[in-house]
Amino acid sequence: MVDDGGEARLDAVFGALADPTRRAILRRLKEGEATVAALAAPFAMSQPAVSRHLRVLEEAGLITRSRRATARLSHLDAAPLRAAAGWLAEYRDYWSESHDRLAALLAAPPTDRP
Amino acid sequence: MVDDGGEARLDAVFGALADPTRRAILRRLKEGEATVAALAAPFAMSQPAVSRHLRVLEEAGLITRSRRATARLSHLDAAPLRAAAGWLAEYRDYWSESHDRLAALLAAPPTDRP
DNA sequence: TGTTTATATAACTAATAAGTTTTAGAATGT
DNA sequence: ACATTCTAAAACTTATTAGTTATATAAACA
Repeated sequence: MVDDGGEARLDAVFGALADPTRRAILRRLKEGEATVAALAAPFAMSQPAVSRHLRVLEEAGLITRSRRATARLSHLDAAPLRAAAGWLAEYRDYWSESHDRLAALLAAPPTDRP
Repeated sequence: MVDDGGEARLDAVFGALADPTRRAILRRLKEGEATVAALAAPFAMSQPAVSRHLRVLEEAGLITRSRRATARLSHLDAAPLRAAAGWLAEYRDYWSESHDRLAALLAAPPTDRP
């Protein structure tokens, strides 16, 4: 298998985050583990639909799962978000200030020292 | 129009970032503005395909466009990435250390002070 | 004015995604 | 063992996405 530097994982992570339902599920999981039923409750959506969202999150590595009685618990695993944040951080210079000004500065011809 | 707190924008931004071609285009644009042809060159993909990727990036607010002669230049606009990074930052506590340990600590019954 | 250059748009195809309802399965409790 | 509970899987529909080739358009140039 070729090492793509984690690019493939970023596809899955950013893809997972592109859906508001999944982002809401992750937000909920910050409060702690939850059953599928509990996670589905806030949404006007069938249980199988939520199950599929959970599978997407699991495939992106954003949740892990365990059992309690007949229920299945989802747990937040934020590690992949760190990689995503790392990718974004490489653009920090371009948003942290007027980038136009910065670019102009860098592109400017060298000035005479007074 | 209802204010969703920028959630709709996040859909578009994370969705745009989910594609490796588009991430590569953004990376290229850190070096400065570029024509469609220049952006398309590295990819084994037709020019219209790249044009569509650029439209997705534009709709997500990640690039702006201008003209030079018959060519159209794309410019990076990283501002939406700031919002995405802001969303991710709310999960920093959950990745910055073994969250399991942290959670266990918080959930632990108070211990006697020695 | 007509040609060239660079890019966008149109029309199409194939694959993927997100939802539905129905059904199957796995662990618990009686 | 059997019914219950909770969740996953199957089968299907519809919409979106990513790509293709062919064509149209806008600005520059001869």
